[in-house]
Amino acid sequence: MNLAEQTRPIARRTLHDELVERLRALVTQGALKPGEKIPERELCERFGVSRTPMREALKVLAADGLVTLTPNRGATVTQLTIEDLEDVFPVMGALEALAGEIACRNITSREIDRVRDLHERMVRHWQAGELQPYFRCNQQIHEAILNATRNATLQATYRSLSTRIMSARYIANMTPERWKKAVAEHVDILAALEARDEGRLAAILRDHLANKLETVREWLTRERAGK
Amino acid sequence: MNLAEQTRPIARRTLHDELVERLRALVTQGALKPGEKIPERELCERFGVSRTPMREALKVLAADGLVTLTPNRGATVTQLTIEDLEDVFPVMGALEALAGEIACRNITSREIDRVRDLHERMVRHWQAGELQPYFRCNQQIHEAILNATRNATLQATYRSLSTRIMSARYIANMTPERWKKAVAEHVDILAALEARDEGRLAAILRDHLANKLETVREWLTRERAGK
DNA sequence: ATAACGAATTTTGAATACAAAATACAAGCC
DNA sequence: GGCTTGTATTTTGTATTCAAAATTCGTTAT
Repeated sequence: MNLAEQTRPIARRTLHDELVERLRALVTQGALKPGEKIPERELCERFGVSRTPMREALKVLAADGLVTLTPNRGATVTQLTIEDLEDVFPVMGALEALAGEIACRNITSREIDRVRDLHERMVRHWQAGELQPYFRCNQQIHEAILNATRNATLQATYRSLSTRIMSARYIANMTPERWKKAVAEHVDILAALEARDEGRLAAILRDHLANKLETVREWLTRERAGK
Repeated sequence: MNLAEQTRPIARRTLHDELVERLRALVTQGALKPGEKIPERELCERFGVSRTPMREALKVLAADGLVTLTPNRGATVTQLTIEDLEDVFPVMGALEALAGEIACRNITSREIDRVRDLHERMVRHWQAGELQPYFRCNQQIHEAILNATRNATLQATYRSLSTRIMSARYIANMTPERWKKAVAEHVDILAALEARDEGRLAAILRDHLANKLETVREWLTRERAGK
């Protein structure tokens, strides 16, 4: 560690910033479920803070779309409709395509190694039928591509949308065929990345997202039909 | 107006929501300039509100990137660096390309008429060298395309980025050549839209944004050189 | 029994109060 | 004079308070 790093300002955090993070985690990890009312008073007690920073944090999450605030009626976890998802996925697709494009230009071979490693682990999890670990690897691959862009705006924009749809953890059940197809797409993703073929990677990623929307659509339809 | 519309709940607003809008206007209209400190106390007095809703509003704008909050040091209008802009424009390009693509599928002929009208007015303003009215028309055209997508997520995401770069009103001076080129691109945009040629419109819009970045880059370089 | 009304309670929005931190400023020192 | 050091003032972050709105729940009338 060099001097510049050792002497950079101590990262101080305010309560509301800390709360934004904690609340986001509560939502994405499913402790607070979509549509559920957020018990402001109770959360204040649990975190040991007053209502002021808690309310500031909720406002921020609402601006981010993760929470819905209704005047005089408090906060609920945003519940996305099928129509919302049909709006979100194309945007994520465009962003992920752009990410792939830029990543091809900027990614280091070391980072590609890491993606390859993640990819191989992911495939093994698929073969073993381990859904949860599969998703962790999957997520990490997309994160790695996103990070390789070195584009802060792209990263922030994508993560905001990604977090929003994560609160509703749809993808949790894919049909075996869809799962197989997703893995096949990932083989292409890795190949395009290794070849640094911008255009192809962009196209595959866009497609990949479109297919994900199909998975979600099927899931929601079945869900609605009564599980 | 039908019954459903007439009887929808009366839209009530909270102070902080109102403030978010007012502050955003102050920033985009240049009453508060990038890098400037935001005088919290003074604004509270001017709007006749207490600090609580004002601070909530500032938090929201910070989440949106329009304002920068430094712990224990208050709020400033976010000052974008050239590097920031180089991150923002490609993302906006991808989003605008997607917007064009979707718009081609959904836009009504009536809406196309409106775009054509705006386009013609814009061209006349160019011929007359009227920059300000030119930009108003320009902006309205892009808004019309965005609205034609009927995609709320795309609209919100694009507007957020658009607002952020608006606070710094770069584009204000283009060279005559760049201006001419921008108009030529708009001729193509209109043509592609009328032909409902998704692919072409997307490509042009992406290009259009890339050129805009060039304009900004030139401007900032000259600015920095000390003019 | 059920629906409608109204008072009591809880929750929410906003203002105020207070403590901690930053800034401004003045006195002393080289 | 310029630089440090300590103190006063202001600003910021959070807690508390207060008023308005919504919700709950018991009562009454049908």
